[in-house]
Amino acid sequence: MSQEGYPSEPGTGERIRDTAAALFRQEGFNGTSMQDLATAVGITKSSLYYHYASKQALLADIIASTMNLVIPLVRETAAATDLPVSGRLHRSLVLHVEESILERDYVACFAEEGRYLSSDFMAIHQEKKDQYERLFRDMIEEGIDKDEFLAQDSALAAMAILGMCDGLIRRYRPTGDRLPNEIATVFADTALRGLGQPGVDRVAVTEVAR
Amino acid sequence: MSQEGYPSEPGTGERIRDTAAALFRQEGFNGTSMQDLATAVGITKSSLYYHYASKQALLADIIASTMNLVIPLVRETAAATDLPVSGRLHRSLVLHVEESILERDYVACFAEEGRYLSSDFMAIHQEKKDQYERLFRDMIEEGIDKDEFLAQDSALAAMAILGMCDGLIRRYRPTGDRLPNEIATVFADTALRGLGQPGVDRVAVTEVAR
DNA sequence: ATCCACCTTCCGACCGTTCGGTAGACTATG
DNA sequence: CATAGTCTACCGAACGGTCGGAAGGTGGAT
Repeated sequence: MSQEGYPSEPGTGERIRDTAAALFRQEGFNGTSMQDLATAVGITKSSLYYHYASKQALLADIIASTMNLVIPLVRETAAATDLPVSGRLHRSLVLHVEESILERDYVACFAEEGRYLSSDFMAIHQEKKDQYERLFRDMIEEGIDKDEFLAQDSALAAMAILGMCDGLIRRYRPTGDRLPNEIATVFADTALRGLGQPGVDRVAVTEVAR
Repeated sequence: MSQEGYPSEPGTGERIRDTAAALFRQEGFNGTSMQDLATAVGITKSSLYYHYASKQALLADIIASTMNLVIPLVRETAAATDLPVSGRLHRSLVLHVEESILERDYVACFAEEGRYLSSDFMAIHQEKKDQYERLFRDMIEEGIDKDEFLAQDSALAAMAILGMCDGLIRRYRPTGDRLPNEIATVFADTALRGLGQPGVDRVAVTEVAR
């Protein structure tokens, strides 16, 4: 995950982080040793500690950078008050899923490995995670209050929908025949149908970005 | 997870397995040491190796017993040809989610820690897992073929729905105010609405331009 | 009834290996 | 000479796993 659009080659710190995210996703945080990581990066284990104070700090950095990328994206979408809440939620979900596919190593670390953070890092992580998920939960709750959705329990609905997206990260294997945006749209459609929109049919589902 | 309805107290082997399932879910397979487990059970580490040949064998046993419990349950339901696919799928999902809650330590190990099995155990695991998930995928596919569902891509739909259930296992914390069966029903409802049932619960999604 | 052989279950001590992490020397660039 | 970045060498602790044997129970043979 490149932080900015530099054309130059990535620095060692960034290469470490990218490689670590990939390894942590594949082998798990506790299944990846610092030696494994060093070998994959092509340096010695000691050199890792010049760039990161500890294995925990490395995981924390991966997770924090994921959140810093994705929270503003959804926050902005969620605040688009000119759209009905179903539209905002749909668009947010497309963004969320798309980003989950494009940056799947990082998002997987956030979703799956965050629980291995030690307590001091955990506090920050938990706060950001709650903050992020509340963006979705609030939209769902608003939709329920305004009778845009059939669903009744916003906590359960949020659990179902966010869990669905989490599951994708774990199960997804890149295949050529589906663009990330297509998959994201299918998922967002499924989620919104799952919430149920009572009353008259609005418009039929349309495909985007063929 | 008791294997049979004996009224007698569980044997050491079973206590080890139950405790291991709980620890593996909470701390992860690679985050739980055999010493941790031995302490939690109240025996020494050496004694574990009388009951289980290796840590891998222990995980494999946990996972296999989960599958042996849950596959027949769903297989029977999926084969109830007197019901429409949507009914069979709904009932299967209720069973799946209910069991996921009641035996959440075991199901979590199956869903989350199975990937840490070494290659020899992995082969068996992967086969059973595919077998189980195919039960759901086949029902979804049948529903799509018979135009009972709006969804078009059975692979994506199965990924979404099974992922949703996986997510519950991870996020669920037992609270008194919802019975497992209630939660399971809400999830199954959400899943089936998500698939879209034309004529039954006609719902359309408003697609927003990006 | 006693003894003995056996089996089950558990334990303390220990094995080699790997773990995350550190200290300090070296090297290249400015 | 100073700094950044990497290296070799090493640390104590923890890891999964092994081994020989102790404790206790069971079932025959005497």
